[in-house]
Amino acid sequence: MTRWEPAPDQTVWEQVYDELRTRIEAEVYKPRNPVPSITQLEQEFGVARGTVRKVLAKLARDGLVRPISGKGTYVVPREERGESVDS
Amino acid sequence: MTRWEPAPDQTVWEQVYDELRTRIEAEVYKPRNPVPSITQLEQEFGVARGTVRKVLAKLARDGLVRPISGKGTYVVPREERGESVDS
DNA sequence: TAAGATTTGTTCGTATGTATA
DNA sequence: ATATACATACGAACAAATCTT
Repeated sequence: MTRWEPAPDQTVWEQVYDELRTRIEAEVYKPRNPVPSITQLEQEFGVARGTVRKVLAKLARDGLVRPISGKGTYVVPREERGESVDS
Repeated sequence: MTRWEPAPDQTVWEQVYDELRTRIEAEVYKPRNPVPSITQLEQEFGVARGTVRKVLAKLARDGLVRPISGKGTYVVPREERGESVDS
């Protein structure tokens, strides 16, 4: 996730998105449990808050997670996922 | 942005940090006593909670204060300060 | 025992500024 | 000009520890 590496064919936020999506689908982050906080994800991936939020916003639009203000961002169980809008 | 604006020399949190550090070193806030609460510092300086916390976190890393959950943030006496890491 | 107040700790939500490609 | 990405800074709510009533 370092910016000084040779031109990646994916942006930083896309790479983080793919990784989190993979973890959710593999249930590394389990249904009804929170994913790590924005601050923790910032530190783990070494990216800025805005970048993490962009990723979480897309995961939320995809119906994979649901953010709850002041509490955390929770993994939505498969059964409860609406039709993905695939934006 | 149509015009160029000069960047401030110091950020808000740096200014508050300098002021609190000065007060501790001048013993306006005395050793083993608590500094004002986060809420009081917010109001005095007119800044947000997150900004105050950023300042207190750095003062703690510097070994000047020690936060105690549910109680307050206490000034560490000089004799008890470890070597400052000077981050 | 219970309830409330105060305080530190943590989290999401939002906006702005700066720099770069 | 637009999108990406960083840092700063605001607000709001939730949570847990401590103390008092």
